[in-house]
Amino acid sequence: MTETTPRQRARLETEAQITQIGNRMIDEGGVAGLSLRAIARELGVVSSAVYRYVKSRDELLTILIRDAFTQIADEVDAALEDERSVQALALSMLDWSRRFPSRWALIYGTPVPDYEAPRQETVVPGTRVMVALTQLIATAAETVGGGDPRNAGSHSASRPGAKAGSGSTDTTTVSALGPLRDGLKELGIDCDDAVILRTLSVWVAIIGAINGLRFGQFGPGFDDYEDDLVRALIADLGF
Amino acid sequence: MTETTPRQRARLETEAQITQIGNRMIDEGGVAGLSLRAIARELGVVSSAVYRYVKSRDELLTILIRDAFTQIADEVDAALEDERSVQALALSMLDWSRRFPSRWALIYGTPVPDYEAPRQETVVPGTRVMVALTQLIATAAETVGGGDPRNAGSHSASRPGAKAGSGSTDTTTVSALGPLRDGLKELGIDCDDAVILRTLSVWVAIIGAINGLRFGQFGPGFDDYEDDLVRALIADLGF
DNA sequence: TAACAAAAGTGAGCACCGCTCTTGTTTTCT
DNA sequence: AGAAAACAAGAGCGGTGCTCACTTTTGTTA
Repeated sequence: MTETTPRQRARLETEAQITQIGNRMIDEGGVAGLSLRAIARELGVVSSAVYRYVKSRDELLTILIRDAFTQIADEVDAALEDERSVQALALSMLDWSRRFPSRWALIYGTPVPDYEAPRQETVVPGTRVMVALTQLIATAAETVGGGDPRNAGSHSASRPGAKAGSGSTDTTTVSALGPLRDGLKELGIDCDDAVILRTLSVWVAIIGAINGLRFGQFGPGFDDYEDDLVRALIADLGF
Repeated sequence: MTETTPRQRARLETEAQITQIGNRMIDEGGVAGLSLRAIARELGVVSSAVYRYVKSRDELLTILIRDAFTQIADEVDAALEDERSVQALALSMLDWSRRFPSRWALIYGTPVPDYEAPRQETVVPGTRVMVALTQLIATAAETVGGGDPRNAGSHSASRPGAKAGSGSTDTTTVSALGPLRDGLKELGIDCDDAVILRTLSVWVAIIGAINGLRFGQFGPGFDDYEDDLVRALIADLGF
């Protein structure tokens, strides 16, 4: 059953070719280098023909974004099988970003103008890595903090510049983390607010660091120290 | 002396007009919305005439990037005059990003393809905020750590998932921070490696968090909690 | 004041882009 | 075999950055 006619086969093949060429174009020229006309040219077909397979450039972009999310998540998962640690997660992300800088920019850089990825299509692959990090930090909190994961992995003990009466840590935290907590719950994950906050801290630091490296915002000269830098960062964050 | 001829005056005025329109276009349509032809149209002039005032679209982009860096740095400086704290710095950055999301994307998002801002033109304004943060954290380390700023503001004491023999904290840290240390020295700032690392941690977290909020990477529902979220984050980082 | 040179503005044109629409061809299904 | 669906072609619309030869304006200088 479900016999694939040659027609369907050809169609799938062409679609695969298009996404493949699209991926290569992004790798070579960033998101700006993605041109349906150029793809048509490479396919040896007139430009309008491509629109039989893809509704618009944005639709192709959505596909490539989803693919990129899946790729990095697969790699991170593989890395975590060797060593379940925050450091391993961060380093595998860094490694992927180094090999596919344009794809990294595609998913963690500035969103494409006048276009937002349909959440229905991209949330699941797009959150896999963050979910993995959450679970990593949740288990880390358990094994350390014992019965009270509240302060496990947290180090708000010694904070130099904090004013005493600020009162922003415990009360308001709850509501601010609401959307994230809800999002995790939708994915079937239910964990403590302290874990969520801690995860968020580490997450934004990782993304920020890799973005800084990839986008050259720290200046030049880091080529040989990227891994060391991220390692030091993760360590400074307490992992 | 230095008399400004009407000719020069007109030229400067037109240049100012161009950057002003350019800024507005970016605000409205992101970096993709910046069109020299549209600027010419708005100026009531033929498209090629704009090239008398600006060499290329990229050059205009450089100007707008430098401006944006200066603007946010000015705002952060003003905020720090009221309250010298990491939180105030982060919140003023967040506020600026909220008012000028496209400009934020311009300077902290994906760099424009096939174009890198001439460092000579952008480093100084582009590093002002980070320098301010460095000094903030340096003084915080002094007032707390006393004679030894090494562990001040640092909390690598309790790190759950860290393996003992990792050895990545002290030895490799030095070389990995080299480029940053050099960059700071060029700007006349000389501080401890611990301070640099701590600054980097906080910096990437702030940038990562604001990027996440601005680019919608955390999902929807944060509109009313942005400040609280950043406050919680800064607190979690120990400030 | 008249002549001149520099600066500013013009308009056509090149090569690209995304996308649409009409026409013709080919394949598949009934 | 004929109808229907899928595919490809080609022209065309409006947009982009940028160049080049040319004219007009402007300020200075002889």
